[in-house]
Amino acid sequence: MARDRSPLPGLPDWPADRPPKAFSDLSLGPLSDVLGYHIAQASITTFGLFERHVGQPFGLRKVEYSLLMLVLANGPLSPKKLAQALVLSAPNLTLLLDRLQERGLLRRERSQLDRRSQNVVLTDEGQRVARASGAAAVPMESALFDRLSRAEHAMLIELLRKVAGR
Amino acid sequence: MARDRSPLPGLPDWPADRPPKAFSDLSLGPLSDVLGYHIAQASITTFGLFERHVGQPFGLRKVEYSLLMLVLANGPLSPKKLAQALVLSAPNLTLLLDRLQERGLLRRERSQLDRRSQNVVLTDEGQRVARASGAAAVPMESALFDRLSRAEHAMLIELLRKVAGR
DNA sequence: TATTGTTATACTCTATAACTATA
DNA sequence: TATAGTTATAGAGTATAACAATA
Repeated sequence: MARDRSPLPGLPDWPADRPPKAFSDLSLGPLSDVLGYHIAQASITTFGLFERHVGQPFGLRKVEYSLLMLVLANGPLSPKKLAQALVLSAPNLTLLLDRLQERGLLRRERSQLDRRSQNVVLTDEGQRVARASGAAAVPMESALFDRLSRAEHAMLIELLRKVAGR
Repeated sequence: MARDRSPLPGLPDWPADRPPKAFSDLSLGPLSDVLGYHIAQASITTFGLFERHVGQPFGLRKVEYSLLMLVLANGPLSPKKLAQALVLSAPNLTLLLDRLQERGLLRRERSQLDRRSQNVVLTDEGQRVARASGAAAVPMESALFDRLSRAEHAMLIELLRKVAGR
């Protein structure tokens, strides 16, 4: 049978002159089992939520937000540790810190123990923005609860942590 | 108590002069419940797997791979539908198709029914690359099974589909 | 007039190499 | 000699506006 030409699961012998009508009818083929693809698709949703609840209201990008949250939750951190936690190269982190510093959200203090190193410290304004935008995470996640139960939300995060593995 | 100054869950009153030592010890604060953050972290893992199993072996980027899989699984598609399925702007899709066409993986045929429209068709070489790289998805996903059971992998994809909602 | 696709352009994001200052 | 951080720069990814061809 003609299907023998199709060594992969999910690959139909399509009739070349009768393509599906709607893009939502499209078959994913091998993609349907590729985690990375579904992560990319889901991130479109979460990015939209982020923009609406945090990005636009507070003028923050995703990494800027994550950085503020980390310093808020842990106290002063060196750029070195922030770069590791955010999986950012040192030069990119420098530019990121420059922007947030220019906005008056943080300052860099040289460490007294090792004068090569720095401590990234939130200013008062930085504290305010970090706490307010951090609080916005609650309604942001709630917006997902029409697609996902709370238990599914928690389960999803737990599974993603296993994938991230750190 | 001092904790009253901390209106958000997961926000300790950190001792300003005793930051955590290892970055893996860092508290995520509000981030711990933010799905988008965990998606971003997990995508670092899946992107690495993609690069190793598909990106480098076949010289394909993520969107290029997705595009090939869609045309492989559905047959000739118009740029319009591809742009919707891949959530890509029309100009960017044009450049993407240009690259793949230059490599001889696909060609563009004008539709006879509506001469504004086109059909993106895989060349023989494109079919070969698509089938081979599509087959590489199997070992790529298998590489996750030391972090995730097969059931968890399937569950994770199902939950992500709910989040993506399309 | 509306739609498909292209061109031109700019802005963000990310990656690398070379540099400084401290250790 | 090694490490923390910076500067400079280039590449990839993405967004918008203006345009051509067809409907």
